[in-house]
Amino acid sequence: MNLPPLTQQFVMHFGEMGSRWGINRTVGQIYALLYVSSKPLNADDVGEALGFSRSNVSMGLKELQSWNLVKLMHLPNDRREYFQAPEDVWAIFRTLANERRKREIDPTLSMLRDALMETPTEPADIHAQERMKLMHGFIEMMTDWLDEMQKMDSATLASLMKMGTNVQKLMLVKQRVQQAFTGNSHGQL
Amino acid sequence: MNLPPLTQQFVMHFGEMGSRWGINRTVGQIYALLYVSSKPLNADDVGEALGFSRSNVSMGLKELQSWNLVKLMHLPNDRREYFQAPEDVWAIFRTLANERRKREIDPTLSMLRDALMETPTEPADIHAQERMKLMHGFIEMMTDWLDEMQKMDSATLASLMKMGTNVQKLMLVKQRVQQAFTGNSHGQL
DNA sequence: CTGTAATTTCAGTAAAGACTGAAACTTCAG
DNA sequence: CTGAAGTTTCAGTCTTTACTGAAATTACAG
Repeated sequence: MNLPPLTQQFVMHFGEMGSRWGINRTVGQIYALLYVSSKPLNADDVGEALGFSRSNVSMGLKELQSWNLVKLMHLPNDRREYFQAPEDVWAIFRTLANERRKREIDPTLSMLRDALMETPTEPADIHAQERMKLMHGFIEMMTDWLDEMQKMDSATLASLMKMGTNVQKLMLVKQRVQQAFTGNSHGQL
Repeated sequence: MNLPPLTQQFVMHFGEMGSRWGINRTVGQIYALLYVSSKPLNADDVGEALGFSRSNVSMGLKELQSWNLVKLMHLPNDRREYFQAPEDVWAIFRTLANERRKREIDPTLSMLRDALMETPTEPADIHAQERMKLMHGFIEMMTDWLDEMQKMDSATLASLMKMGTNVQKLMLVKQRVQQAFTGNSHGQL
């Protein structure tokens, strides 16, 4: 491997973090390399840059594609497949949120739904089902909210975030105003 | 293992999901068992219920403690350590968010900070640093926002979430009102 | 203190996951 | 079609992680 120092640092870091992020070293490094690269790379470029076997690169790219984290493209007069990582960090975040949800949350939500439809007999299971109900309600609220957030554009989300807890104050103001005018205290818009 | 059906289903699911969540099967099952249990359990209870060796349970509980996901307690006239999973799903979520951030994000943020302080020479690194700047800015905004959210209580967060995209509408209304009254269009509260 | 119950550590083993090179397959220019 | 370039699959090997049982350590009742 012979990468310029900053790039190398970044790539190595992603390799090390890979295991904590639920991907392997190879995949982490490949993604990092594509992310900082100024032009699309083919599998051989990647393999050479990182010192991985051709087949390992192939598997890594396949996994990145399954995560929708890279886009495949072709260059004129070149049969090889070139890969590129989208640069829009918001888009990346949305993709990651979607994929992680699909893999890490949806199966649990579905298991919980099933469990809540059963009628437990033993006392232990009756209590267990109560707890599952709490978990299910929470996860459902979070995922519904995420769905809503996905509908907003990046700029709106950014300004919402920058408001931080001011959103809370805004809500309070709104409620007070609404109450004063209509007597409705539920805060429905 | 001899657990009532619903509990068993839940525990098994957490075991299977464990690897996707960055914990191992044992840890996942132990947590699930503690979560649905109506009373605190000691290490032997857990080991027997799940068919794990005593030492495996010990390691699993240690890991759960390092995640702050279980609390340790003592029963009167019993020297053994008993474990319990907090029931407040919001608190669990906050804990998870904090721990994951500490493990999965903070190291990257710090690496990026370091990288941004360097002065790259090669063109590839100059471009790479630009990309890192984007990533760093995004992550910082997200973590700052998360910090703000942590300050709110669960009820407030829940009502904010239930508003969904209505928060956006609220912001627009506020801006219009503010503009009409003060001529200030920046939307600062 | 002493002895026993409870817990943790650790070395060895088992299981899972990552990686490679060779072979199989696919694609497309000629 | 044919064959060469490009890509994927796969069996075997290597590496890492999970798990166990025995030994060591800790905690505390008497």
